[in-house]
Amino acid sequence: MLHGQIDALIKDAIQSAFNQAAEFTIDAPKNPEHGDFATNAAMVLTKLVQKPPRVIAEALAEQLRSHSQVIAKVEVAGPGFINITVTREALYQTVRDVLAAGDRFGQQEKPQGKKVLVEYVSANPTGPLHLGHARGAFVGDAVSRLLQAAGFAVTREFYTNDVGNQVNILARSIYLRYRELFGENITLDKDAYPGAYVIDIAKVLKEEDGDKWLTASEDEWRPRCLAIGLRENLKGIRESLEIAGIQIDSWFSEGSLHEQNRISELITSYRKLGMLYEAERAEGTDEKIRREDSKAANYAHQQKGGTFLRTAQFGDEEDRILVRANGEPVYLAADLAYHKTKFDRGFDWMIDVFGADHSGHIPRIRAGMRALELDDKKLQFVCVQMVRLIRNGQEVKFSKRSGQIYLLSDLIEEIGSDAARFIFLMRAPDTQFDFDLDLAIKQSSDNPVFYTQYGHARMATLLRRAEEAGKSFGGLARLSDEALAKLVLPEERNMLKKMGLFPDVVMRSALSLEPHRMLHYCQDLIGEFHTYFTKYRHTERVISDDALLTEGRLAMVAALKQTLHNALSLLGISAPEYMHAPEEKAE
RNA sequence: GCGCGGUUAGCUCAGUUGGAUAGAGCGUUGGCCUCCGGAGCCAAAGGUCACAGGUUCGAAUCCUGUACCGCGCACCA
Repeated sequence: MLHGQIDALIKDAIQSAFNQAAEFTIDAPKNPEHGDFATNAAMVLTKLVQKPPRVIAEALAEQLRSHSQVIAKVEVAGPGFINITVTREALYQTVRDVLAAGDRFGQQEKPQGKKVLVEYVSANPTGPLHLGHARGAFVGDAVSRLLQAAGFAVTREFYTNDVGNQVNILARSIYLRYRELFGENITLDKDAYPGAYVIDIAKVLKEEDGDKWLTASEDEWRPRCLAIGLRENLKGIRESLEIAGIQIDSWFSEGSLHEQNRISELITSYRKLGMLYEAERAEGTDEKIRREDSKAANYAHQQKGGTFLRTAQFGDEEDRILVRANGEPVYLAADLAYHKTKFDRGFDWMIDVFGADHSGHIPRIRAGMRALELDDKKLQFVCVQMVRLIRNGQEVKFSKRSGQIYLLSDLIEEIGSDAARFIFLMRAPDTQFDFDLDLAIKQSSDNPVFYTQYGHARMATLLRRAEEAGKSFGGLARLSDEALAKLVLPEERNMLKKMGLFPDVVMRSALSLEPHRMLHYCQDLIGEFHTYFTKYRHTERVISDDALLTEGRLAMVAALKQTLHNALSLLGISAPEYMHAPEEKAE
């Protein structure tokens, strides 16, 4: 691709002029006077070469000028920028490249040869997915898709906390609701799950088992309530993910770690490495850390000592307990055992998508892995920040306590999965933002989702119109150089150039784990097209009596449409061929 | 008190990893349909990039400190 070619040429130039290698950037400048591509290579080299940047730039420019089939003009400007203008032929080649690659345009053709695990959602199976899970779910899904396109072998995993306190509380909540269904007056425990879905699960239990648990002891009913609770909740979670278009390849059960003794194995490993000690409390904790206003103080009375892991040696604030005094491992022990399996399973890169409220876990997990002498640089965490939901210009508040939750499935039903995805992915993961429901529903230009999809539909219509007029685009095989040579407008040049940047955008979005870059690219590309389309609607129409010109422009439109389609589908957003006009508002 | 994230136009957010004159959408004001989709486009107004230092050819971007906002700081998961 063009960007890659330029990159290679600059590398060669640096090599042959100075016998060096350097990290430089290639920009597509917004100012057209600065050419199609600009590089800071000369400025980066000043320290290595010990010469003024402009001198270096001139030397590199001289090298670059020899590649006249790709590069038309090279200029040195400002403090030492090298501005490169490419030949029209090179730009025309990207049209052919796009059409030849089709749906695979933008994807890395050669595999990276690396296995990546992306873990996301990992919601407790104690209830349905709600808005709090949505952002992480969409980001995790999009990051996975991007990494796949970048040539990685990706596994998408959901870790299920199917043992422990929370699910026991769920079991108990179900049982209480079950008794209620038989006419009993119940009082929910204060930590019980109040949601209506618990009643639904209780109904299923009643349907399947009748009244057989009414007289049973807790030891008897609990396993059954737990099992049916997990089954029903996981079923609901799967359904929600499916309607949201979020894929999961692998469901990893915390319970399986216990069954396979992974946790006791882990503890043995730590013990052999001398990383454990028995104590009443973590060594070295002082009162400064355990302040009155720290949350820890509120639970001090529950701390009874046990086996500690020396995480403080590896960057954690303090050592963490792994096994309680009664021999029961804590959640962290299972989580560390889980993360160890990621290394055991041979992944080269492991990504956890966390909500901001779990960011506190990161140092512990890293420390736990380093204590096992594993390379924690292979672990990477994407923290998605909180989202405020806005309706009618007001923040919508939720509270689990009162059962006031907004479900992921409700969101999809209300605004559709394309809009939900687009809006969640539009923002950088690590910034908070306001999610405006009214805007998302609006089928108008204020809504970036529709703006972008509309652009795609508009291109599709153009190709349909051409077909109706008997001037349909004949495809790559029949595309002639003469037709492409007709693309001479500055806007056309710009769009061709942007299109050529797409594979680079995919790589950048993937490697930086920032899907929003892709959507900004989409909006940018589509904006160019809308401008072009409107500006020339009277003078330079795509479909005209000039057969060659029409062929060239249709080829460009087909390539643009393909690029936009690929960009959107890489994020799981649909690219419609046709969109219905909104109904006129009756006034 | 400590840790993580944030602070850029009236609002919501970008800013290509340190580059050229800081951008987009919405909102405001004013324009553009004999037309391949006006669901669009063009133009104008709007900025002390939170504040103060520092690093260098060059800082919204990097380092330090301060202020404010969010999240977290449990032997819950």
